[in-house]
Amino acid sequence: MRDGVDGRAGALLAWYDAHARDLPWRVPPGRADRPDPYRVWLSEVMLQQTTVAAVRGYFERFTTRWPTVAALAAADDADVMGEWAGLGYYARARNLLKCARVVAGMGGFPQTRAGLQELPGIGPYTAAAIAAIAFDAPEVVVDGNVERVMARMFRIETPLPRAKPEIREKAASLTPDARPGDYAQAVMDLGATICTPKSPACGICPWMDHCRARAAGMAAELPKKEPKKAKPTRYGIAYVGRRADGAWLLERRPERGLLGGMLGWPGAEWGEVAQEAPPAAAIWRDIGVEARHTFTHFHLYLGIRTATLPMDCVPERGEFVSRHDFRPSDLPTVMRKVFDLARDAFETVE
DNA sequence: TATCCGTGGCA
DNA sequence: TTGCCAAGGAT
Repeated sequence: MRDGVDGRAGALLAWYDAHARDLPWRVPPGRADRPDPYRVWLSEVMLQQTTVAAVRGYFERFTTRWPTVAALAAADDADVMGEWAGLGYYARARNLLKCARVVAGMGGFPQTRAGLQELPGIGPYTAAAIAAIAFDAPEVVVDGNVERVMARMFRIETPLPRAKPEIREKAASLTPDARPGDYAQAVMDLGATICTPKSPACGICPWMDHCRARAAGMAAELPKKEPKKAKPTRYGIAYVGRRADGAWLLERRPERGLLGGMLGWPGAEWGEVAQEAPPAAAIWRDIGVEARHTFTHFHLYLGIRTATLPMDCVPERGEFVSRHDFRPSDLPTVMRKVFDLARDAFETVE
């Protein structure tokens, strides 16, 4: 690491002092106090592959309901999963709880990158980011923003992910020893507001005079990426059962795999063809419309069956959740889509 | 190393 | 409508 004597780190920090985004987990630049490690950790996990706009509301709700890592550690699993519903990548929520319980047992967060990276859900990026932002450690923080900015600054035309080692070297060469937390956040703010993936605003960039891609007129073309695979389509059927007293028949999904640990409507595994698998003996009605949803690596068409179940119903799969306890917002998005369509069908019948 | 794992916004 | 993209981690 260097100290930024060439002026680039200093120029970026000066820009950050004037233009830092106001974010609820952040301490504004220039202040001596450090941010709460709990809030830094929570925000960093939520922000993994997720936009600031999507995270804001979740962060506010989590920190209101669980203001400390000890409070979160004591929470019920189902409450945390429900509060995370809709944010995606649900392994993050499961690891969040595991991590909170380890940290609460330790009496606080480790203050080094190596110590942080031992914890569930904290990888190389997040460990470096927490160490730098919360504990002022001089770590090299490399995320998607940094990769994009470095690829442009140094005109790296090797496609990602092959370019990662070279990008890391360049990132390390620019990282200053002073104010590492502010510097890390400054590069991310630069990537989020100026050095954006499409149509970068090079004309107002604090690094415009240092950027080789801009000099070549190709900033928007970098970084290059390997072509992506086409998404296949899968099919399935979801069973939305409502008991006579208004309770809903739901199923907790397995801990591992897609939507792991989340609530969902019973049904057979999704595949190349939809398979009928009613979770209880009843007259199931095809509502005639499908829920469409696209996951990271496949499209899904989900047929929907509804039934009114008797009070003495003993389902083969799933459990009844009372009308009072059921919150549609506890469902992952695809299951929420199914519910919205099924509810319309129930109301149409009645 | 490659694959799996969500979602919503936007061009 | 379709594809792309966002502060990655686990296996």
